[in-house]
Amino acid sequence: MAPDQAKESDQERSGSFLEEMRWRGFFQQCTDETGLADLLERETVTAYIGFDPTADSLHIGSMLPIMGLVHLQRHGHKPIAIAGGGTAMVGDPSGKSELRQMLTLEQIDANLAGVKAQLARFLDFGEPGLADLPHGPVVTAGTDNRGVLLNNADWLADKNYIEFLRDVGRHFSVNQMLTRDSVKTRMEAGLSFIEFNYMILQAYDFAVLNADHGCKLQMGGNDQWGNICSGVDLCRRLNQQEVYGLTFPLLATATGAKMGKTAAGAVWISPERTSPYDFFQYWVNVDDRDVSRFLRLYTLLDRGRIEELEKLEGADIREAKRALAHAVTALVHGPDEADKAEKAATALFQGGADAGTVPSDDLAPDRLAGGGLPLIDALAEVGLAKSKGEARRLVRQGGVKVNDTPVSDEARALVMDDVEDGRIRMQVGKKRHFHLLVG
RNA sequence: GGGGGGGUUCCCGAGUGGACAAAGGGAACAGACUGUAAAUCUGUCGGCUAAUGCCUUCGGUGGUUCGAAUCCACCCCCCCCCA
Repeated sequence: MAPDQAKESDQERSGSFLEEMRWRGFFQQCTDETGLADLLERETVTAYIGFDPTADSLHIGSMLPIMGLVHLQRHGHKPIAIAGGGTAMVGDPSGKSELRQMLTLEQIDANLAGVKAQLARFLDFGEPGLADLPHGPVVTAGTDNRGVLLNNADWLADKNYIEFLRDVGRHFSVNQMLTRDSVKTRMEAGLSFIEFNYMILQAYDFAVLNADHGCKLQMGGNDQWGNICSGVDLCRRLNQQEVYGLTFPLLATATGAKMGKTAAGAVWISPERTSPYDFFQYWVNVDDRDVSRFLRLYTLLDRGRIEELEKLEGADIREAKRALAHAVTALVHGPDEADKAEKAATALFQGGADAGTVPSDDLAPDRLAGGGLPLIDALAEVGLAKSKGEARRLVRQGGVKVNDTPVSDEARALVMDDVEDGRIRMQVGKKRHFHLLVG
């Protein structure tokens, strides 16, 4: 490689954060792009994103903002992740058509614990308790830009109402609040007062972070634009500070579906909710048209590698999908799990022996005794079918295979003779596999 | 507080006493075709059953009827208009 080429790629790597965000497709809107660009140039910028602890795990929808923070930290800036324990008590009306179900404090606490641990896998928080995970954080940062993880309940929960109104409420114009899209879209369906307050609380978060942590940038999904702008305004009024907002596009798949939804529900980061194998498969099965976008958004592969993969056409796109699946799985579950999932997929779809991480369960041998275990029951039991009726239908439609042999008899029962290498392999459709481990 | 409209199966949305497990569309699932892709075509799409059939469902609770998603009473929730 010629010296100047090396220099160029070096520069690219250390190129501007905004540039990379733009190239990767993270950039939707910015409150003041040139102002922000200057700031990022001048100093180590502290930026934050809020995460709602609505479940005890993040899913790949919420992974996008995480990646935003990851890039920020890689560019030497300091990320703050807010687990919104305080705001979760209120409920964000943005992008929702109905009043959100309110969470109890216990639920929120439990969810926070789960989400915290997951965030620590992506960002260097420099906290032994958190970063001390099997694979450690993806990013190694210096001490000056270590991430911080905060719970906004710490400053919201005990806030005195009257005091809050006097200090913060006076800076908000109801007229302006009513013009927010998040509010307007709810004017028909109804918007409770508590939800109406959400944007104030989020703006206050920003102001607190700005005052206490020098935070000058808030990022988030584009549905947060209104809330972010409110925060920028509040920082100016309350702290006389010029701060910035940056939003990411709201992702939909090529077919228009919400990101990360499958028949089985959302695709979760927690291996308990979505197994690494299923996680890997989700990415392999992505629409051709989404591959390039997802490579940029969800992986840390470098620009050259991604552009190489983007050149692939036709059936070769599968190679890009495998690279995508492996990279994202490695990011979330670690390289070992990614390798295992890939091996399992290869075994199932291209023939091979290593089926290690294919979803499976133990089966007591005595259940195969006598008349055996009706296949219909087995399918329903392991979740390959939602009910016995569905299992029956699947068999009728020719969608079920046992040990690679199509089954047409609804009364088929699994017996000892079906056990090969200690397992009975069941398959529904082309892609759903399950192994019963016998003995 | 007064008047009007509405709550149907995963979603949208028909259905005003039996033929309704409920039209149609979407989503989803299976088959064919493919590249573990898309598009297209075919089939399926509450539960149990080999099947006949049985059971559960149309905001909630009671009632009228041989029979109710459909009629009546009360209640809950939502929207609109007036005050």
